[in-house]
Amino acid sequence: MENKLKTKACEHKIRAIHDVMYLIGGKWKISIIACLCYGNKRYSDILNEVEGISGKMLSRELKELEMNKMIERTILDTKPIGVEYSLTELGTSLKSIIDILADWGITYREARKLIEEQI
Amino acid sequence: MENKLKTKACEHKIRAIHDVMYLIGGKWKISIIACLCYGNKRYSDILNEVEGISGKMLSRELKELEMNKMIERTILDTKPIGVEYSLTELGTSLKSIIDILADWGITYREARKLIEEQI
DNA sequence: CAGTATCCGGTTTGATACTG
DNA sequence: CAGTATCAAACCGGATACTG
Repeated sequence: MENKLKTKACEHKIRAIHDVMYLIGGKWKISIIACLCYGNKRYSDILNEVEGISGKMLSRELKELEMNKMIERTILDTKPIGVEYSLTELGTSLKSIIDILADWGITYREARKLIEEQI
Repeated sequence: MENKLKTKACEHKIRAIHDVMYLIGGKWKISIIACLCYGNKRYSDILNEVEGISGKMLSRELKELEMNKMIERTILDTKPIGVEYSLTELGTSLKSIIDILADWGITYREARKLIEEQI
Protein backbone atom coordinates (compact mmCIF):
# COMPACT_ATOMS: atom_id res chain seq x y z
CA MET A 1 0.00 0.00 0.00
CA GLU A 2 2.68 2.41 1.03
CA ASN A 3 4.72 1.13 -1.81
CA LYS A 4 2.02 2.06 -4.28
CA LEU A 5 2.01 5.62 -3.06
CA LYS A 6 5.74 5.71 -3.49
CA THR A 7 5.38 4.47 -7.03
CA LYS A 8 2.80 7.16 -7.75
CA ALA A 9 5.11 9.88 -6.48
CA CYS A 10 7.84 8.40 -8.58
CA GLU A 11 5.75 8.42 -11.72
CA HIS A 12 4.64 11.97 -11.09
CA LYS A 13 8.18 13.17 -10.82
CA ILE A 14 9.23 11.23 -13.88
CA ARG A 15 6.52 12.91 -15.90
CA ALA A 16 7.62 16.36 -14.71
CA ILE A 17 11.17 15.62 -15.74
CA HIS A 18 10.09 14.27 -19.05
CA ASP A 19 8.29 17.57 -19.67
CA VAL A 20 11.37 19.57 -18.78
CA MET A 21 13.52 17.52 -21.06
CA TYR A 22 11.10 18.08 -23.85
CA LEU A 23 11.71 21.82 -23.47
CA ILE A 24 15.42 21.95 -22.87
CA GLY A 25 16.55 18.47 -23.77
CA GLY A 26 17.17 18.98 -27.46
CA LYS A 27 20.73 18.36 -28.41
CA TRP A 28 21.57 22.06 -28.24
CA LYS A 29 18.87 23.87 -26.30
CA ILE A 30 20.55 24.21 -22.94
CA SER A 31 23.82 25.08 -24.58
CA ILE A 32 22.13 27.95 -26.36
CA ILE A 33 20.45 29.15 -23.19
CA ALA A 34 23.75 28.88 -21.33
CA CYS A 35 25.36 30.94 -24.03
CA LEU A 36 22.73 33.65 -23.65
CA CYS A 37 23.32 33.70 -19.88
CA TYR A 38 26.48 35.61 -20.68
CA GLY A 39 24.65 38.38 -22.43
CA ASN A 40 22.51 38.99 -25.47
CA LYS A 41 23.93 37.53 -28.61
CA ARG A 42 23.51 37.58 -32.33
CA TYR A 43 22.85 34.56 -34.46
CA SER A 44 26.44 34.41 -35.66
CA ASP A 45 27.84 34.81 -32.14
CA ILE A 46 25.90 31.82 -30.94
CA LEU A 47 26.95 29.87 -34.01
CA ASN A 48 30.57 30.46 -33.05
CA GLU A 49 30.27 29.86 -29.35
CA VAL A 50 28.21 26.71 -29.37
CA GLU A 51 30.69 24.30 -30.87
CA GLY A 52 29.47 21.80 -33.36
CA ILE A 53 26.07 23.24 -34.07
CA SER A 54 25.11 23.88 -37.66
CA GLY A 55 23.22 26.92 -38.91
CA LYS A 56 20.19 24.89 -39.69
CA MET A 57 20.03 23.39 -36.23
CA LEU A 58 20.63 26.72 -34.61
CA SER A 59 17.79 28.48 -36.35
CA ARG A 60 15.49 25.58 -35.68
CA GLU A 61 16.32 25.42 -31.99
CA LEU A 62 16.07 29.18 -31.64
CA LYS A 63 12.63 29.09 -33.15
CA GLU A 64 11.47 26.43 -30.72
CA LEU A 65 12.97 28.21 -27.75
CA GLU A 66 11.18 31.36 -28.80
CA MET A 67 7.89 29.51 -29.15
CA ASN A 68 8.31 28.18 -25.65
CA LYS A 69 8.97 31.69 -24.34
CA MET A 70 12.47 30.86 -23.26
CA ILE A 71 14.15 33.47 -25.43
CA GLU A 72 13.24 36.65 -27.25
CA ARG A 73 14.18 37.73 -30.75
CA THR A 74 14.84 41.38 -31.51
CA ILE A 75 15.57 42.76 -34.93
CA LEU A 76 18.20 45.49 -34.86
CA ASP A 77 17.96 48.15 -37.51
CA THR A 78 21.53 47.90 -38.63
CA LYS A 79 22.65 47.29 -42.14
CA PRO A 80 23.03 44.58 -43.00
CA ILE A 81 20.22 43.42 -40.82
CA GLY A 82 21.08 42.07 -37.36
CA VAL A 83 19.13 39.97 -34.94
CA GLU A 84 19.70 39.78 -31.23
CA TYR A 85 18.58 37.00 -28.97
CA SER A 86 18.03 37.38 -25.25
CA LEU A 87 16.63 35.34 -22.40
CA THR A 88 13.12 35.93 -21.19
CA GLU A 89 12.34 35.86 -17.50
CA LEU A 90 11.52 32.20 -17.89
CA GLY A 91 14.78 31.51 -19.64
CA THR A 92 16.66 33.41 -16.99
CA SER A 93 15.08 31.23 -14.33
CA LEU A 94 17.14 28.38 -15.74
CA LYS A 95 20.44 30.05 -14.94
CA SER A 96 20.91 28.39 -11.58
CA ILE A 97 20.06 25.00 -13.03
CA ILE A 98 22.60 25.55 -15.74
CA ASP A 99 25.27 26.38 -13.21
CA ILE A 100 24.49 23.26 -11.25
CA LEU A 101 24.59 21.13 -14.38
CA ALA A 102 27.89 22.60 -15.50
CA ASP A 103 29.40 22.02 -12.07
CA TRP A 104 28.20 18.47 -12.07
CA GLY A 105 29.68 17.97 -15.50
CA ILE A 106 33.09 19.01 -14.28
CA THR A 107 32.83 16.96 -11.10
CA TYR A 108 31.72 14.00 -13.14
CA ARG A 109 34.75 14.20 -15.37
CA GLU A 110 36.99 14.09 -12.29
CA ALA A 111 35.06 11.22 -10.78
CA ARG A 112 35.31 9.23 -13.97
CA LYS A 113 39.02 9.78 -14.09
CA LEU A 114 39.38 8.35 -10.59
CA ILE A 115 37.24 5.33 -11.38
CA GLU A 116 39.18 4.64 -14.56
CA GLU A 117 42.50 4.78 -12.72
CA GLN A 118 41.40 2.08 -10.32
CA ILE A 119 41.18 -0.43 -13.14
CA MET B 1 40.06 41.83 -24.22
CA GLU B 2 37.93 41.35 -21.17
CA ASN B 3 35.21 40.32 -23.49
CA LYS B 4 37.33 37.55 -24.90
CA LEU B 5 37.89 36.12 -21.44
CA LYS B 6 34.19 36.16 -20.88
CA THR B 7 33.62 34.33 -24.12
CA LYS B 8 36.14 31.69 -23.09
CA ALA B 9 34.39 31.13 -19.77
CA CYS B 10 31.14 30.90 -21.63
CA GLU B 11 32.42 28.34 -24.09
CA HIS B 12 33.92 26.29 -21.30
CA LYS B 13 30.63 26.12 -19.49
CA ILE B 14 28.75 25.32 -22.65
CA ARG B 15 31.03 22.39 -23.31
CA ALA B 16 30.52 21.09 -19.77
CA ILE B 17 26.78 21.24 -20.21
CA HIS B 18 26.96 19.58 -23.57
CA ASP B 19 28.85 16.72 -21.94
CA VAL B 20 26.26 16.37 -19.24
CA MET B 21 23.48 16.30 -21.76
CA TYR B 22 25.27 13.65 -23.70
CA LEU B 23 25.15 11.49 -20.56
CA ILE B 24 21.68 12.14 -19.30
CA GLY B 25 20.01 13.77 -22.26
CA GLY B 26 18.81 10.72 -24.09
CA LYS B 27 15.09 10.56 -24.44
CA TRP B 28 14.73 8.37 -21.36
CA LYS B 29 17.93 8.50 -19.36
CA ILE B 30 16.96 10.90 -16.63
CA SER B 31 13.58 9.31 -16.32
CA ILE B 32 15.26 6.00 -15.67
CA ILE B 33 17.63 7.51 -13.15
CA ALA B 34 14.76 9.29 -11.47
CA CYS B 35 12.93 6.02 -11.29
CA LEU B 36 15.89 4.36 -9.60
CA CYS B 37 16.07 7.18 -7.07
CA TYR B 38 13.09 5.55 -5.45
CA GLY B 39 14.86 2.29 -4.88
CA ASN B 40 16.47 -0.54 -6.80
CA LYS B 41 14.30 -1.89 -9.53
CA ARG B 42 14.03 -4.74 -11.92
CA TYR B 43 13.88 -4.42 -15.65
CA SER B 44 10.16 -5.02 -15.72
CA ASP B 45 9.50 -2.52 -12.93
CA ILE B 46 11.23 0.22 -14.85
CA LEU B 47 9.40 -0.77 -17.98
CA ASN B 48 6.12 -0.20 -16.14
CA GLU B 49 7.04 3.00 -14.35
CA VAL B 50 8.65 4.90 -17.18
CA GLU B 51 5.63 5.49 -19.35
CA GLY B 52 6.02 5.08 -23.05
CA ILE B 53 9.39 3.41 -23.16
CA SER B 54 9.75 0.20 -25.13
CA GLY B 55 11.77 -2.80 -24.10
CA LYS B 56 14.32 -2.21 -26.76
CA MET B 57 14.90 1.37 -25.76
CA LEU B 58 15.04 0.46 -22.10
CA SER B 59 17.72 -2.14 -22.53
CA ARG B 60 19.69 0.14 -24.79
CA GLU B 61 19.56 3.06 -22.37
CA LEU B 62 20.35 0.84 -19.41
CA LYS B 63 23.41 -0.45 -21.19
CA GLU B 64 24.65 3.06 -21.89
CA LEU B 65 23.98 4.21 -18.36
CA GLU B 66 25.93 1.24 -17.07
CA MET B 67 28.84 1.99 -19.38
CA ASN B 68 28.92 5.51 -18.05
CA LYS B 69 28.94 4.23 -14.47
CA MET B 70 25.65 5.81 -13.63
CA ILE B 71 23.92 2.56 -12.71
CA GLU B 72 24.86 -0.94 -11.67
CA ARG B 73 23.44 -4.22 -12.87
CA THR B 74 23.11 -7.13 -10.47
CA ILE B 75 21.96 -10.57 -11.44
CA LEU B 76 19.76 -12.17 -8.81
CA ASP B 77 19.87 -15.92 -8.57
CA THR B 78 16.18 -16.40 -8.66
CA LYS B 79 14.35 -18.60 -11.11
CA PRO B 80 13.46 -17.41 -13.57
CA ILE B 81 16.44 -15.15 -13.67
CA GLY B 82 16.04 -11.62 -12.30
CA VAL B 83 18.11 -8.52 -12.77
CA GLU B 84 18.23 -5.58 -10.43
CA TYR B 85 19.39 -2.13 -11.35
CA SER B 86 20.67 0.38 -8.83
CA LEU B 87 22.32 3.77 -8.87
CA THR B 88 26.04 4.06 -8.41
CA GLU B 89 27.48 6.80 -6.29
CA LEU B 90 27.77 8.88 -9.42
CA GLY B 91 24.17 8.25 -10.35
CA THR B 92 23.05 9.08 -6.85
CA SER B 93 24.82 12.39 -7.09
CA LEU B 94 22.24 13.37 -9.69
CA LYS B 95 19.37 13.09 -7.23
CA SER B 96 19.43 16.72 -6.22
CA ILE B 97 19.64 17.85 -9.82
CA ILE B 98 16.67 15.70 -10.66
CA ASP B 99 14.68 17.24 -7.84
CA ILE B 100 15.54 20.71 -9.02
CA LEU B 101 14.58 19.88 -12.58
CA ALA B 102 11.29 18.36 -11.51
CA ASP B 103 10.50 21.41 -9.40
CA TRP B 104 11.31 23.69 -12.27
CA GLY B 105 9.08 21.66 -14.53
CA ILE B 106 6.13 22.20 -12.24
CA THR B 107 6.90 25.89 -11.75
CA TYR B 108 7.28 26.27 -15.49
CA ARG B 109 3.87 24.83 -16.14
CA GLU B 110 2.37 27.45 -13.82
CA ALA B 111 4.35 30.25 -15.41
CA ARG B 112 3.25 29.26 -18.87
CA LYS B 113 -0.34 29.23 -17.77
CA LEU B 114 0.00 32.81 -16.53
CA ILE B 115 1.63 33.97 -19.73
CA GLU B 116 -1.01 32.31 -21.84
CA GLU B 117 -3.82 33.97 -19.89
CA GLN B 118 -2.44 37.40 -20.60
CA ILE B 119 -3.07 36.95 -24.30
C1' DC C 1 12.22 -12.87 -16.69
C1' DA C 2 15.36 -10.19 -19.28
C1' DG C 3 16.70 -9.45 -22.88
C1' DT C 4 18.53 -9.96 -28.45
C1' DA C 5 17.72 -10.01 -33.70
C1' DT C 6 15.52 -8.36 -37.60
C1' DC C 7 12.72 -5.63 -40.37
C1' DC C 8 11.41 -1.20 -41.73
C1' DG C 9 9.22 3.42 -41.92
C1' DG C 10 9.95 7.98 -39.99
C1' DT C 11 12.70 11.53 -38.29
C1' DT C 12 16.94 14.09 -37.72
C1' DT C 13 20.87 16.18 -39.35
C1' DG C 14 24.87 17.80 -42.23
C1' DA C 15 26.37 19.91 -46.58
C1' DT C 16 25.57 22.83 -49.90
C1' DA C 17 23.49 26.33 -52.44
C1' DC C 18 20.53 30.11 -52.39
C1' DT C 19 17.73 34.71 -50.73
C1' DG C 20 16.21 39.34 -48.80
C1' DC D 1 23.84 39.08 -41.69
C1' DA D 2 20.39 35.78 -40.80
C1' DG D 3 18.43 32.72 -42.31
C1' DT D 4 15.61 29.05 -45.98
C1' DA D 5 15.44 25.04 -49.47
C1' DT D 6 16.72 20.71 -50.89
C1' DC D 7 18.88 16.29 -51.00
C1' DA D 8 20.93 12.30 -49.11
C1' DA D 9 22.82 9.78 -45.19
C1' DA D 10 22.47 8.40 -40.57
C1' DC D 11 20.02 7.27 -36.82
C1' DC D 12 15.84 6.40 -34.07
C1' DG D 13 12.44 3.59 -32.47
C1' DG D 14 8.22 0.44 -32.81
C1' DA D 15 6.54 -4.30 -33.68
C1' DT D 16 7.38 -8.83 -33.73
C1' DA D 17 9.59 -13.07 -33.08
C1' DC D 18 13.07 -15.48 -30.80
C1' DT D 19 16.64 -17.19 -26.75
C1' DG D 20 18.77 -18.77 -22.27
